[in-house]
Amino acid sequence: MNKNDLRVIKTKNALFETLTNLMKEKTFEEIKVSDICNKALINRSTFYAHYSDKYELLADAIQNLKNSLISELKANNNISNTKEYYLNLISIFLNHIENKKDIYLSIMINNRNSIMIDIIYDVLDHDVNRRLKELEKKDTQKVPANILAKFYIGAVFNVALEFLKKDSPYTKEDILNYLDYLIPNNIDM
Amino acid sequence: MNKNDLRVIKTKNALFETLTNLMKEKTFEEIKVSDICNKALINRSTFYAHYSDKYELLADAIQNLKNSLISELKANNNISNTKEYYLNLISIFLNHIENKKDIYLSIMINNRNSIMIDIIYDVLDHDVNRRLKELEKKDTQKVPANILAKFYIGAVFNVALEFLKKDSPYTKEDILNYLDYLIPNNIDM
DNA sequence: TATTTAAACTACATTATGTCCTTTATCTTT
DNA sequence: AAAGATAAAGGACATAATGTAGTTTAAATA
Repeated sequence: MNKNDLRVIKTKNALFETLTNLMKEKTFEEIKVSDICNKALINRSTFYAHYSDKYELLADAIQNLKNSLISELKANNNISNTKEYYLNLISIFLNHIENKKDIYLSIMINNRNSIMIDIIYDVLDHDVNRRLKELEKKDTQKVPANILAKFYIGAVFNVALEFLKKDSPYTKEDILNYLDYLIPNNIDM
Repeated sequence: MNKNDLRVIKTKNALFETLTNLMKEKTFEEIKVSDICNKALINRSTFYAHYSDKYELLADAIQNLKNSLISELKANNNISNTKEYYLNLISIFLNHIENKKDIYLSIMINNRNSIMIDIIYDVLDHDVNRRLKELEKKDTQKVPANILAKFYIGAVFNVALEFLKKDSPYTKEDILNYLDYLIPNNIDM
């Protein structure tokens, strides 16, 4: 199955889009393979030619989102100041979400944040650990570097999630201001 | 259906235990109602007399865990210092997990932390918000009180999760020491 | 335009679900 | 301890969804 074949691309896109649309209405578990196929105007046998079940489709869709976030994060590579790095990380993250609001909202609604957290958290966590390795951060006397990272990634991510909530009163700029205030300047100590 | 009837209690317990055992082997999605019933030696029609599907069973099991954590957290009610409150919160949380290690490990394995996060996060978040209301915390000039709470609950929870990881090198005391160091003393400012 | 290959169509076997009814066993109550 | 109540077991069935296979049709590639 040639993944560059236009027909393949079309069907996969149709499946992705239909899946995210259906997730606006119901839980992933309630969605049947036949539902997706009917709405996407794709034959069910074609579906099974690509994916062995709906979980594989979801995983593929999620991987796409992850990949695009990862590539956006590459812009954040050469920042030496840690606080600045975090603020930039979260700014990229918020932009990413804003641009794909439709998809992320579908995922959030009725899916209890879990998938959301899986998607994003993996990527952010991975990026922070990449940075840790690159800088060869030594552990402070008091706290190992990766624990320090866990602390701030958890904090920052959790605040950022407020932005995603339906009818959130906060703008992207609000969130960034709050974090600017909350993250200490001497975060590396 | 009388929930105090010994027969009811027995079957429900059997279902809970079997479900968590099966989750050591496979994803929740892969587990079929008939799998649970066979292993639990419960007739499938009996299952349906209690729950309309496996999701209801899982929800019930999760609610049990939440309830026990909630009741343990009541001990943390009358602490005025915020930092102390957080440290105590996480200490109770770590003990809770330690005592039910089997169940939580089953949940963690193959379920990508999601359920875990749903279970625990809800309860901790709820507790912090309860405290916020009780203290009638006023917003600081810079950051709303609930954002401040999000920041530290995310931080603290994420560090605590390290303790749950398989083969974690950290003891409960390590985690608490790290947090003691990372949480500022003047957290209310 | 010829060739390749993905998608559509059709049919089928299998599994899991959810419901219903009857019988049996167990718990509660007095 | 016995009677009555009710939960569990057992069996049967209709339905829905899955996953697979083979053939035909349509679309993309080279």
